[in-house]
Amino acid sequence: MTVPANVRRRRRDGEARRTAILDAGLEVFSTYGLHGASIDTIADRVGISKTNLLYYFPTKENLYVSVLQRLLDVWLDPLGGLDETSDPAEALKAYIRTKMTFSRDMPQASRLFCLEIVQGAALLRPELEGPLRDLVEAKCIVLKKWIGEQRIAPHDPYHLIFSIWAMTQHYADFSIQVQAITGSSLAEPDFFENAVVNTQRMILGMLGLETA
Amino acid sequence: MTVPANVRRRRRDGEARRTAILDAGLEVFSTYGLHGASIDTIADRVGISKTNLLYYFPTKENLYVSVLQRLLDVWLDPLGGLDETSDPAEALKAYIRTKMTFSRDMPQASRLFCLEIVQGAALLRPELEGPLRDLVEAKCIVLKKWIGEQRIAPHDPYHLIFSIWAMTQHYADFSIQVQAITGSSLAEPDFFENAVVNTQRMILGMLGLETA
DNA sequence: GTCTATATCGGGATAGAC
DNA sequence: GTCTATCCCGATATAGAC
Repeated sequence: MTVPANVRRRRRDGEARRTAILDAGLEVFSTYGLHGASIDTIADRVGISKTNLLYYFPTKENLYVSVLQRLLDVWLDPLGGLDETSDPAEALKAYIRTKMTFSRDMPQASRLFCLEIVQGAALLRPELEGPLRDLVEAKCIVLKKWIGEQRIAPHDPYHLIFSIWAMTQHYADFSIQVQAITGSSLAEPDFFENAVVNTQRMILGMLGLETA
Repeated sequence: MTVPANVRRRRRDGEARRTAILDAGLEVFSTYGLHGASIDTIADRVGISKTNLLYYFPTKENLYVSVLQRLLDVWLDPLGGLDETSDPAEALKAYIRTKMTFSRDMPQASRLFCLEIVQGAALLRPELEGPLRDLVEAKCIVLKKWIGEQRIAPHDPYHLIFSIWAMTQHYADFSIQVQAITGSSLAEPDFFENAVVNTQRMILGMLGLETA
C-alpha cells in the first residue's frame, strides 16, 4: 500500500510543473488576454513544448479557468480582515496597505481579474454574485455600525468599498498610465510608501478620521 | 469645380458607413478585446460583409486604432474644464459629475481604454506620456495653488487625480461587479444620482470641503 | 511524460467579377 | 462599393512513437 519513492517524486514534480504552468499562464493571460495569449508562448516560458502543456491542461480555456480559480481565494481574502472589533482608522489603514501590497506584488493577478470583469466575467459572475456579494454585505454591516456610533463619517458603505477597491487596484491595473504621468511605479519603495500613505490619508480624510 | 450631387451623396454615405463601422467596432472590441473580436462580428452588426468592411478599413488593427483615436480627444477633454478661476468645490463637483456621466453614457469607451492600458497600451503610450501627462501636470499646478491658499486639504495632487479617475471610471469598467453586489447600474437614474452625489461627497470630504 | 508529425479550423486578407 | 470565392496562416488540438 505504500507509494514508492520514485512515484512520489514524479507526483511532486508533476505538481511543480502544473504550478509553473499556472504561473506562466497568469503572466501571459494578464498581458495579452485570453484570446491574445497563445499556448505556445506560455509553454515557451515554462520551457516545455506546446504538446506537453496540453498533457497537463487539456485545453487553453481549461488552463485559463484554472489560473483564475487558483487566485480567487487569495484575492477575496483581505476584505475578510476588516474587523468590527478593531479601531476603524487602524482597520482601514491596514486594509488599504494590504490592498496596495497586492497591487505591488501581484499586479498580474489584479490585471487578470480586471480584464475578466471588464469583458463581462462570463466565468467569474457566479463568484461575484455569491461569495463576494455576501462578504461585501457583511462588511457593510460593520461600516454601518461604525457610522451609527459616529466613529466614521456617514458615507454609503457600498460606494465607500468601491472607492477603496478602485483607488488601490488602480495602481496595478493602470500602472502604465501612472508611470507615464509620474515616472514612477510601486516597485520603487519610496513611491510605494508615498502612494500607501496618501491613499490612507485620503480615505481617512473622507471619513473624518485625519490623524494629523 | 463644383462637386456633383451624387458624388457628395456618396461621400456622405461613405462617411456614415465608416462611422457605423467605428461604432460597431467600439462595441465589439470593448467586449471581446482586440484579439477576441472578429471582423465578421463587427461587419454583421453593421449589416455588411466582412469583405466590405475591409474596403473601409484595410486591416483589423487599422480599425482598432481608428476606434481608439476617434475617442481620444473626447476622453481627455473633461479634465481641461478644471478651471483655477472657479471655486474648488464647484469645479471638482462638476468634474466628477462629468466623469460619471461619461461612465454612464460611454461605458464601452471607458472599457476599451481600460483594456488597452491594462494590456500595456502599446498604442496609447505616446499619447499618455505626451498630451495626457502635460494636461495632468497643468492641473496639478492648479490643485497645488488651491492647497497653498489653504482652500483644499493638502493631498498630493497626482494621487488625488488618480483617485478621482479610479472612483468614477470604476462604475463603467467594473459595472458587472457593481451590479453583482448592489443589483443596480448607472443606467438607473436613482442609482446614478446616488453614485454621483456619494462620490462628490467622498472627494470633497477628503479635501475638507463638506458642504453639510 | 515527452516528443514529432499532422489533422483541423477559424478568421484575416486578397482576387476579380459585377 | 459590394459581392463570391479563395487563399493562407497561425494556433488549437490529436495521433502515435519513444
